[in-house]
Amino acid sequence: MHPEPLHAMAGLVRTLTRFTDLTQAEQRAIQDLPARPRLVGPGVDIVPAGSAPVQCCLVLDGWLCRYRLLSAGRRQILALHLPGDVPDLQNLHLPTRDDGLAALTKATVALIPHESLRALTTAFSNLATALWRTLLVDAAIQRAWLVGLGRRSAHERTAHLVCELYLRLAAIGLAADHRYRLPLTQAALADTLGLTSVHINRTFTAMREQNLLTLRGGVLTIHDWDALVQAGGFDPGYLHLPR
Amino acid sequence: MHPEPLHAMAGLVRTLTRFTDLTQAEQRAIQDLPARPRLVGPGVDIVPAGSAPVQCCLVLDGWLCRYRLLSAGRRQILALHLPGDVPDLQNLHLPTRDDGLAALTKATVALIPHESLRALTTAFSNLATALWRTLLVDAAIQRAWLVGLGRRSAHERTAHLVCELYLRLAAIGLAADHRYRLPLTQAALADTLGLTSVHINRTFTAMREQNLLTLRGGVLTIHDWDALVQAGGFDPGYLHLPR
DNA sequence: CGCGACCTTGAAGAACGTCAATGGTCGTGG
DNA sequence: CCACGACCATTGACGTTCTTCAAGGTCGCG
Repeated sequence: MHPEPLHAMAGLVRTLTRFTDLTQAEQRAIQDLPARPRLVGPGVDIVPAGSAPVQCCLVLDGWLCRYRLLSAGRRQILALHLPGDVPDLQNLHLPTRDDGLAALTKATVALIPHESLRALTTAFSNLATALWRTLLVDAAIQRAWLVGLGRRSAHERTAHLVCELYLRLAAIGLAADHRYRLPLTQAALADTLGLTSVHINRTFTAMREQNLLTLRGGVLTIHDWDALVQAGGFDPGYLHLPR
Repeated sequence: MHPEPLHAMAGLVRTLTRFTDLTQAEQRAIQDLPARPRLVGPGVDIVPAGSAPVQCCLVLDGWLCRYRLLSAGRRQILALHLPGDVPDLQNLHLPTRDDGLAALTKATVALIPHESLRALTTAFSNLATALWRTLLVDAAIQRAWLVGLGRRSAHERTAHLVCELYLRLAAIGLAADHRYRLPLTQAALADTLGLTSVHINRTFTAMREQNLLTLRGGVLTIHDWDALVQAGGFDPGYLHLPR
């Protein structure tokens, strides 16, 4: 596939250039970060809840999620993380985390020691700012989800998530032509949207019958983008994507 | 204890000392921030959604909330802000906001120009870090709410919020003896918890009958803290309060 | 006294969950 | 190549939670 002029940190560079232009020196400093790559299978816990990690996890490939477990086997997914994301960046500043980080698909991540990142941010305050902004965007997405869980119906919530994922994936070259790979089980989608997998299934079925979208074999196809945006009350501003 | 500086910025100093000890110079720098105080009535919009403010709002007194409006008159409250909080701190780093900021009670706020805050953070990197951490704690609270809206029943959610507010208010001297002023209408509580005011009412009634708590005349009294913690699945770690 | 804002309560219905059974797909091993 | 099992999607019947609608009731305040 790739002609591989792409070093492992290319995704991180792309993420950060969303917020500022990076100088050659800054890009090189990112490339030179010591990356301990790790391949994980679906379902693997990368950072267990309650731990105090000493390294940050950069997603190179695959889908990760942050989640919390409750009694009676309940799970809520707090965030979906795609290549280029640093899901546990906040642990650079607050030691312990209350949520877990797990792979939803086969995935590869790069583990970067906190000290290396700290050295990077003291050397390049521009990068420090850019990293903070990624945290703010994560928080903005979380707010959008909060609104959905609190005040939107299953139908609206699902439409909203499908729209969000399309734009986020398109921004990293993993979606185009109103179509993308959605490698999540309906159970994972349910834990994301605060529903049951049964109801997720019925909702997708209904949306297919309305000719909004199709989900088959892990591929999601949007048939009517405008109608979907409308159905989800979707306004992409919060993603802070270029354009 | 402290000789209690009762200047307007005392609340901000207290908030920040949760995360680091402040030197005399740092405290004085905070006191010297130009504060434009403003008295607002309940329901007043302080920062309308979609605007790009040039100053931050510090809560001196009263309750504020960040919220989003949806079609059909729906509202979701994203955060409750108490004295000492800086609800729109993130606008120091991301220009526009997608949510609104409003007073829920009569309240006084201090408006601090962004440039003054930026000067403060460049002069005292320690304060910059402390301010960032308040944002991370806000995000942690938001995650807890997300879990509640997604996966907890009305009963659990309500218990959880009552516990959270007790600890947050106690930390700023506004709660003690398992009792505090809760000056929110049931409609506001409903918009916080993703329910209807009718159901909020029934939930509180049920909890009173279980001898968990009483809400009367704007005063909430917790009769059985342990049982309430249990009912809400409440674990206070995410608040990052001392002790 | 009367009005507005809020709380309270009942009855009916919609949205979503639970339980359970069936079937599809894919990888693995015989 | 087929059989099997694991995992996931799908569907139906039924239950629960929460909402909606509507009607008082309470309280403070002009």
